[in-house]
Amino acid sequence: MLEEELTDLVKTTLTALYGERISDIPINFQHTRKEFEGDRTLVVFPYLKFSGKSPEITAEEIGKELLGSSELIVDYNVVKGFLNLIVDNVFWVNWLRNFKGLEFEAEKGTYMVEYSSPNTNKPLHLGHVRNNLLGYSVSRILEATGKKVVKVQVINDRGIHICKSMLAWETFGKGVSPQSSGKKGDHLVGEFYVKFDQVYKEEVKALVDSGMEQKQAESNAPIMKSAKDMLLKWEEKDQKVRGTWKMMNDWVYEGFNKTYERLGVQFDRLYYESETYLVGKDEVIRGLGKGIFESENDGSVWVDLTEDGLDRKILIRSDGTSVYMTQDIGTAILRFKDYPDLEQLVYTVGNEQNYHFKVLFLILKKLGFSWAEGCVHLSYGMVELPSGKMKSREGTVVDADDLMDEMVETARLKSEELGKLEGFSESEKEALYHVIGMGALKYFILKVDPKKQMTFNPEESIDFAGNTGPFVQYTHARIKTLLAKSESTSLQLDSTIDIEAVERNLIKELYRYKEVLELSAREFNPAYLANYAYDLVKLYNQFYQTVPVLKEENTAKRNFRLLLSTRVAERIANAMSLLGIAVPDKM
RNA sequence: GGCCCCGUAGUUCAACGGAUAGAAUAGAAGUUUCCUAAACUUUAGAUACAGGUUCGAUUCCUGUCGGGGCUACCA
Repeated sequence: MLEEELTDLVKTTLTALYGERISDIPINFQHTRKEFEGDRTLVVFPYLKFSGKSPEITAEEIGKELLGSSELIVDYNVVKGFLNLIVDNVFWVNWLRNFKGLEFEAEKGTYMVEYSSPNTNKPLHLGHVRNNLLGYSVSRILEATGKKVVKVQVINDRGIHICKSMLAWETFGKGVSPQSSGKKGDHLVGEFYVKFDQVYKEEVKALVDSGMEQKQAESNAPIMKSAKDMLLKWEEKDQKVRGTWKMMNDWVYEGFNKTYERLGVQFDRLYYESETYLVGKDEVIRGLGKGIFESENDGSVWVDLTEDGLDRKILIRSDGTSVYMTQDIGTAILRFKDYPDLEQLVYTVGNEQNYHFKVLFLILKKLGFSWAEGCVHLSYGMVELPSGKMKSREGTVVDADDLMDEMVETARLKSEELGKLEGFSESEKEALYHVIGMGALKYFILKVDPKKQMTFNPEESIDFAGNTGPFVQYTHARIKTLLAKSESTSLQLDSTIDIEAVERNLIKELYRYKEVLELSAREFNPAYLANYAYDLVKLYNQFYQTVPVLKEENTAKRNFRLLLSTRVAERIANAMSLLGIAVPDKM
C-alpha cells in the first residue's frame, strides 16, 4: 500500500537526516489538496525542532533526500511547511491494472447491531426510517470490512402501551381485523391506540371538570384503570388477554414486515421483550449482594452514580418489578451468552437516550463484565421536516409507509415531467420509480452525519441533479450504457501509458475507497461512504467531459478509459449497495 | 437548576489540529466532439460572539448567546 511504503521511506529519510531520536514522532500523510500539485503531503512542522531550520528548508531537505532514494516519488514541491510528493504515474496505472477488488481479512469476533426496535402499538415513522437505514447500512459496512455481523432488534411487545390498543379494540372495534378492514395491521392497531388516547383525554377532562385534581384524574380515568388491569392479567398469563395480545401483535408484525421489505432491511435475530423482560432482575440482586447497588427501606433497589458525575437511578421498584434499565442489563448479558465471540454490541437508538446508555454501560462495567467496553451507542439526531418538527400530539408524525409512497410518487412525477424512460415497459417503470424514490430517501438521510439533527426535504432529495441519490444512480446508469456501447476488448493495460490529470484524479479517488470504508466502519458512519460516492460521480462527469472515451483513436488509451469507467461503475455500485441503495443499469 | 449534543454561504450538507473553509442547491453568465443536457464550465456568497492552548483552531479548553435533548418507582 502507498501509505505504508511512503511512511517507511520517510522514516528512513528522517533518521538519516536528523538521527534516531526522531523515530518516535508519528508520520502522517494527508491527501494533497487539489489546488496544489501532488499526491500525498507531509506536514513538516513536527520535525522542525529536530532540524533546527525553517519549515521551507526542512521540507526541501526531506524532499530532496526522498527523491534521491526512491523510484516511487518522481517529484516534489514545497509550500510553506508542506511537502507535496508526486507519485509516479506507473504506480497508479499499475494499481488500476492489478486491481482485484477490496480485500479485508476476515475477523474472528462477531459484531451485533441492534436497530429499529419499535413498540408494537403504532406504525413506524420517519424517525424509525433513519434508525433502520443507519443500522442496516452500518451492518453492511462492517460486513464489507471483514466482520461477522448479527443484525437484531428488540421488539417492545409488552407493557401498558399495547394494552391500550387492545382495550380500545375490545371496546370499540371488536371483530375488526386487517382482513375485514383492508388496513395494514400496524396501522389498524395504531388507530386503536389513538382511539384509546382520545377517550382517555375525554375521561380525564370530565373528571377534572367535576372537580378532581389533574394528576388524580389521570390515574383514575376508567379506561386507564382497565388498561392497567389488563396489564396485570397479561402478567398473570390470562389466556384471553394473551390471545388478543398475540393476535394483535401478529397483525403488527405483518405490517412491519411489509415496511421492512420496502425499506430493504432485514434482521438475523429477534428479541422479544415479553421473553426477556424478567432476565435483568437476578443480576441486579446479585449486584446488590456485592454492594454495587443499594436498597431503600421500601425494598426498591438503586444505583448511585453520583461519584461518576451521574445521578441515582432506580433498578427495581418497591413493588418488585423491574424498569427498562434492568431489562437492558439483562438483554445485554443474554446477548453475550448467545454469542460468546461477540466483540461489539452496537445500539442504534436516538440521542434522546444518550443518558440512558451512558448509565447502562457504566453499570455493566461496575458489574464486572469485561465486554462492557465493547458496547456502543450509535446515537442519531432527530429528523425534522421543512414544515417543522414531528409531534405525535399534534398529529404531525410522518408515517414511514406514507413517506415511501410519496417518494415513489414524486419519482414518477419528476420522471414523467422530464420525459425520460421512454421505451420502458410499464412494469419496468414501476420498478424504477421505486428504486429512484427509495434511493432518494436513503441517500439524503445517510449522507448526513448521524449524530446531527437534520432536515429531510422530500422535494430536494429527489432532485436529479446535485448531491442526491438519483443523481448518483443516473451517473451509474450512464456509465453502464457507455460500456454497453463499447465493443468489448480485452482490457489490457500498458503501465507506461500517458494519462491526463483528470484520469489520474479518478484513479486516486478509486484508490481512496478502502480508506473511506475503513473510516465508515470505525466510526459507524455511512455518511463518509455516501459523500465518497458523490465525489466519484463528480470526478467521473468531469473526466467524461474532458477526454473522449468511445471516440478515442488510440486503442491503448481507449482501453484504459473503458477500464477506468468500469472500475468507477463498480465502486459506485459497491458503495451504494452498502448504503442499501440499488443502482440500475438503465434509467 | 444540573448534564449531554448542535451553531459553517439565503438553504441543505463537508472539512484525522494543517495550506486560499469545500460541495450542492437557489442567483448571474456560458458550453450540444463519445454515454442519456437528469451533463459540463465560469461567477458571487459563510465558521454565532469573546478569550485561551500552539508554528497553525471550524475542529481542543473556558465563558456568553442561540437551537435541541435528557433530568419519572414510563418504556
